[in-house]
This record gives sequence, structure tokens and C-alpha cells, in this order.
Amino acid sequence: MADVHRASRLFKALSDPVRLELYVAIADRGGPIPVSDIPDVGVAQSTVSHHLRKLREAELIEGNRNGSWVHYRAVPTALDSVAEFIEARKSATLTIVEADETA
Amino acid sequence: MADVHRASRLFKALSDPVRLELYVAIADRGGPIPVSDIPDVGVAQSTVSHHLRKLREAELIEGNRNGSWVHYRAVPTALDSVAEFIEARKSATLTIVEADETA
DNA sequence: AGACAAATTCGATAAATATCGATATCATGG
DNA sequence: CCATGATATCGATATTTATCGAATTTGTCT
Repeated sequence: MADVHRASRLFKALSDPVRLELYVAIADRGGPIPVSDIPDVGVAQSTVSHHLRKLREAELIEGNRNGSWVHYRAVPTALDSVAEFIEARKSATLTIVEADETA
Repeated sequence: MADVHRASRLFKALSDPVRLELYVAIADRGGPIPVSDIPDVGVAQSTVSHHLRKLREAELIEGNRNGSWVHYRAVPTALDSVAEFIEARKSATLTIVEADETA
């Protein structure tokens, strides 16, 4: 949670349904996936490319060329700060639940 | 994570720095907090109200009037689906890390 | 009732963003 | 070298969104 700006940038990167779907496809692949293997999400190719760039800029994924293909993979630690953010909020809300319990 | 749309709606709600800061202030309060107690985040009061509405619509917070004041509190389970989303991605990336390890 | 305070809603505006088709870049195969 | 395929970039457009000040609603106090 340290930096609200960093967290909000990650949230923003994941806030578009199409982009989120792309990210999930890449992350759940486990390994590097060429763009051409990413399942169709119903938008033009240039739009896919645009979203991949956004995900790259947010450092959620990284890609490298292998011949004609660009392989993308999810950056393993990218979601850590989001996880921390959620944990921090959870303990805060747990505190109040306990307080209500004893009240 | 089941529904990508639900997840992206939550992400979108948290994607604005100002709104995220407001949410953190409310969530970390532990208990109900009147709007007037929310620390100044540098925007007009009407803008704060607008963001609170968005957070409400995303069901991240809920508010109820008590006299002249409206008290907001974080919905305790609201972030659960986001946490699930992250967990699911983590196991996917762990799989590949292990695979790389044995390679 | 009238004055004041808290919060929301309204209307306008400027900035950001998602999308597309067309074009460009890059690599490969004939 | 040219055609083809994969991906990225460009330019335009329509939609969304963050922001503000002004007006409104809601409630309290005298």
C-alpha cells in the first residue's frame, strides 16, 4: 500500500475488461505465449497490441521477440503490491469486525 | 475471479489515485467515518462526493445517514474476489517458476 | 421560520482512453 | 528482392471520466 500511485496504476492497467482478459490469458498460460496464440477477445489486432503495450508499461507482462513472434509472459512479482494492499485493508476491516463482536 | 467483468469493475473503482486514497482512508478507519472526517485529498468537496458514489456503486463502501452526517464504512468482503483473482494468477506463475527451476 | 452546515446532484468542460483502419516495421521463405 | 505473416505504430473518432462551481437537499439549532 506504501505508494497509492503505484497501486492505482496497477489497478488502472487491469481495469479494462478486454485488457484484463488478455492479462489472464497470458498469466494463466504459465509460460511464454506468442501473441498469435492469445485467444480472440473480439477486438481488432491493433487494439490487442495497444492493450499489450499498456500491460507492458504497467510492468505486468514482458515480451521478447523470437523470430517473427513476440512472446509475452506475466511478470511473476507484479501483483505483489496489490496483494499487500489487499492484506493491509483486510486487517483493518478485521479489526472492526472484532470490535463489533465484543460490542 | 470467475467473472472478468466483476473483477475489472472493482479494479476500475480503485484505479483513480484520488478515489483509492479515499477508499484507504475509509477502510483503514476501521469503523464508520463521516465524510467530514475524511482527510483532505486536494479536490473539491463535490469531487469527493462523486468518488464516494463510485465506490458505493462498486459496493466497496456503504454509507448511511446519521443526522446531518453520512457515515461510510468499507464493505468487509468487497475485496475478496480481487484477492481470489490474485491467488489464481499466483499459482499460475508459480507453476512456471517451478518448471524453470527443474529445467 | 430563518440561518447555517453537511452532503449530494447538476451542468459544463477538459483530459484520458478504447477502438478502428491504414500504414509501418520486422523477420522469414520462395 | 519480393510476397507474406506477425506485430506495432499512427491518426482519427467517440465515449468515458475527473474536475469544478453552483444549486439543491437534508438536517440542526436558535
